[in-house]
Amino acid sequence: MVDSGSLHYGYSRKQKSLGLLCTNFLGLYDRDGIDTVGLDDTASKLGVERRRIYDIVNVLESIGVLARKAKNRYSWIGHKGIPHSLRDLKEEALNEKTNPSLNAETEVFDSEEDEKPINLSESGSTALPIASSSSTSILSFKPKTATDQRREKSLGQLTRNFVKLFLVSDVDTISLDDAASILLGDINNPSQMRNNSAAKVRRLYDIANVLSSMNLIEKTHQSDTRKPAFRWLGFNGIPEKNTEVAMPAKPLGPNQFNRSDLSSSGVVCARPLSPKQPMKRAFGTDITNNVSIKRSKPVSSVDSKPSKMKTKLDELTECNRTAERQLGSKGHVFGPFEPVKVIKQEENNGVDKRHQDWEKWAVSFQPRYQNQALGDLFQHYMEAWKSWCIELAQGSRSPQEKTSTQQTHC
DNA sequence: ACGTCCCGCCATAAC
DNA sequence: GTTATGGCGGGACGT
Repeated sequence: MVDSGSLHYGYSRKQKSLGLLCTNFLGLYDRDGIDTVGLDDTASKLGVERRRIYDIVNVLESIGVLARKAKNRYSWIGHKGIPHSLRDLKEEALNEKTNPSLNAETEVFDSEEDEKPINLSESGSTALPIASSSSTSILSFKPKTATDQRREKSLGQLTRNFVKLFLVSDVDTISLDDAASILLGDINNPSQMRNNSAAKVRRLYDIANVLSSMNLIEKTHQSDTRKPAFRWLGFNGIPEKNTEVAMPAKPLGPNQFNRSDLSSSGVVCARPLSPKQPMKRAFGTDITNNVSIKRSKPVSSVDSKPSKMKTKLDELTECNRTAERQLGSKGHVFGPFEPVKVIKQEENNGVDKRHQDWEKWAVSFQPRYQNQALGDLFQHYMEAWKSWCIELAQGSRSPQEKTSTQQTHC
C-alpha cells in the first residue's frame, strides 16, 4: 500500500543527505578567493535551514577546513588545513595516550567499579591499542560542569575523538558499534552505555557522512561480521605528494577525492580529484537538492501542530524577505533552488545571455510543490523575475514571453 | 525488521 | 530581552 505521506512527490532522502550537502558546501567555497563563510548566506545558497549548516561547519571546523571567526562567521581554510589539523589531533591523542592526565577534554577512566573496559577484539574488531591495552582510554569521559559536559558531547568534539580513534590506532576499520561505544557510551555507567550508544549513534552517522564526503573515511562493513564499519582513507602513510595519478584504494566514485596531499606527519588529506573536473553531482546540478521539499510528515491541510504551522509561515516570510533583499540589491532573485551553474554563467556572459539562460531555465523547470506556501513562494519569485526582466528590457530590449514562465504547479 | 539519518524542537549560550 | 548555537531523539526513508 502506498502511503501518500511517505512517498511525497519529488522527495528523495539522498538528495537531502548531510554528505551531499557537505559536497555542495565544498562546491560553494572550495575555490580561490574565498575568505569567509557566513552561515546565513550559506544556508540560503544551499537552500537548507541553518541547523544543517551547523552540523557541517562543526565537523569541518574539527578537521581544520573552517575556523570560527565570529558569530555567524567562519573563515575558510580549505583542504590545506586538514593535514595540520590531523597532525595536531594525532599529537594530542598520542600525548593523551602516553600521559592521560594531560587530557584536557577527558578524564581517565578508572575501572575501579569493575566495569568492563571496551575491548574491540571481543566485539569482532581488530583490537585498538588505545582501547584494549589498558583500563585507561583517551576517549573516556567524565563530565565536569554542565558547560563542559555539553561541549564534550558536541559534534565537533565527537568528530575529533572519532578521528583520533583512527590516528592513534593501527587499524583502519572500526565497526559502528565499537565507535559508538567508545565515543558515545557513558563509560562510567556501562549499564546505560549500550542504550546511550544506540540512541546517539545517529551523531556518528552525521559525522561519517561529512567525513565521507571529504573522502577521509568511507562507510564499509567488517569482512567477518558484516557489521557496518568505518574505514579511514585519509591516512595511509605513503607519501603521494601532489600526484594527480595517485592510486586510490578503490575506484573513485562520484564526489570522491584523490588522496594526494601528505603532511610531514604522514597524514594524508583528501582534496578534489581536479579543480577543473566537474563532480558528477556537483553543486547545483541537481536542482531538486536545493528545493525545500520536506520529508513527509503527514501534512494535513490543517496542521495539528500550531508551532509547525508557525515555522512554515516564518520560513515563507523569511524567504520572501530574502527575495526582497536580493531584489533590492541585485535586481534579481535566487530562491532556495538557486542553481550555481547559472550563477557562474552569469559571471561570464553578458546580460543578454543571462536573460536567455534564466528564461530557458524558468521554462524548463517547473517544480511541483505539495506545499501551497512553496508554490506561493515560487510564484513570488517568478513575479520578481518578471519585474527584473521588465527592468532589463527597459535598459536593453523588450522581454520575450515572460508570462510563459509563470506556469507553476502548486 | 532493521539500518540509516533527516528534521526540527527546544535547551542553552551568547549577545 | 533577543538571537545564535547545537544536543537530541522521533520517526520517515532505504535496504
